[in-house]
Amino acid sequence: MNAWPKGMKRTKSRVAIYKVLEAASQPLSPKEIHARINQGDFWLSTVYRVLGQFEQEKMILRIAGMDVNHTLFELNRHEHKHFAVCVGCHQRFELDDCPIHEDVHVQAEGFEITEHRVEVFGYCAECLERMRSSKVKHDA
Amino acid sequence: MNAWPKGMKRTKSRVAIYKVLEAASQPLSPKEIHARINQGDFWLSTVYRVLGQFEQEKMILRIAGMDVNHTLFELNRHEHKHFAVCVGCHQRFELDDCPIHEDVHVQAEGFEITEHRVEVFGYCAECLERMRSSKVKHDA
DNA sequence: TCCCACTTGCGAAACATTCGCATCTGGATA
DNA sequence: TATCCAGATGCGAATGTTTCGCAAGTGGGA
Repeated sequence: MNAWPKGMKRTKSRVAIYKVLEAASQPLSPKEIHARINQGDFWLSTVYRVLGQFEQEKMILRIAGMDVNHTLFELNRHEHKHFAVCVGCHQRFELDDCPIHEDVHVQAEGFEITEHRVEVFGYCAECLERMRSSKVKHDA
Repeated sequence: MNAWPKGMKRTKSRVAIYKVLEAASQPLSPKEIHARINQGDFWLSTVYRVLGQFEQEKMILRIAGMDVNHTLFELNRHEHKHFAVCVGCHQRFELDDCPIHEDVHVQAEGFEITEHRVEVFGYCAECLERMRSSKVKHDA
């Protein structure tokens, strides 16, 4: 828990939420975060507020899953990474490297790029296998 | 209005919604679509239902804007295109070509890619100009 | 230790989206 | 063309997520 913005108080809820995000291997929804810290007793609205502040301070990243209208958050580990999301099981797998090269060209004179988002969707090996075997059963 | 899936009735609401999407130059939210067709009287829940069906039939595409948790829809013109979105004015500008090449490599044996999403964010020339001039005023 | 600006508890409110069911209607068929 | 019915819509309630308001509580600087 380095990189704590000066001026931000280390309150119980903030520290608890930060720890949950730090320990998570996959991005979490506000509800999941709330569930994971809630041996204590924090309010869901507080979780939202804290996540909002963390996001402003760029401590965390807000991402959209395949199904829009479920927001997820993850710690900003300050790495430039993109992911492949399995449509079957929602697991996320890192891409070896950023597929966007420097030569992106926008059809608008003077557009200044600050950021980009890349997401790849598909099926992981297990889900492919599961689909194949259930298909065999149905066909038989 | 070609490409109408056979088996899908041409009801008033469906036709109206389709026309709105066909005429739109930018993706629209369900509410905007509802507003644009509503010289007649369609129900917002109907708009959602119809959009869901259109999406299933792959007649339209559902996309996430810069602020996640605001869903937008646009007609599927069956072109492979990506966009740069201006963070200032939310206008969308087409990219010259898809920056994703064939060599995407996922760190998961056997992952099968079916789809990808690329979005670039930044500022268009007008917004940059606007920011510059207002900054000058403040600095003065 | 005191103090106060910033946080949180708590619940209500504001949204977006989905669901249920009675009624209606497009379009296949006679 | 008239009839019929599976599927579509009107309508509003329900659900789920996210934000807001305000009184009470608390971290951390003086």
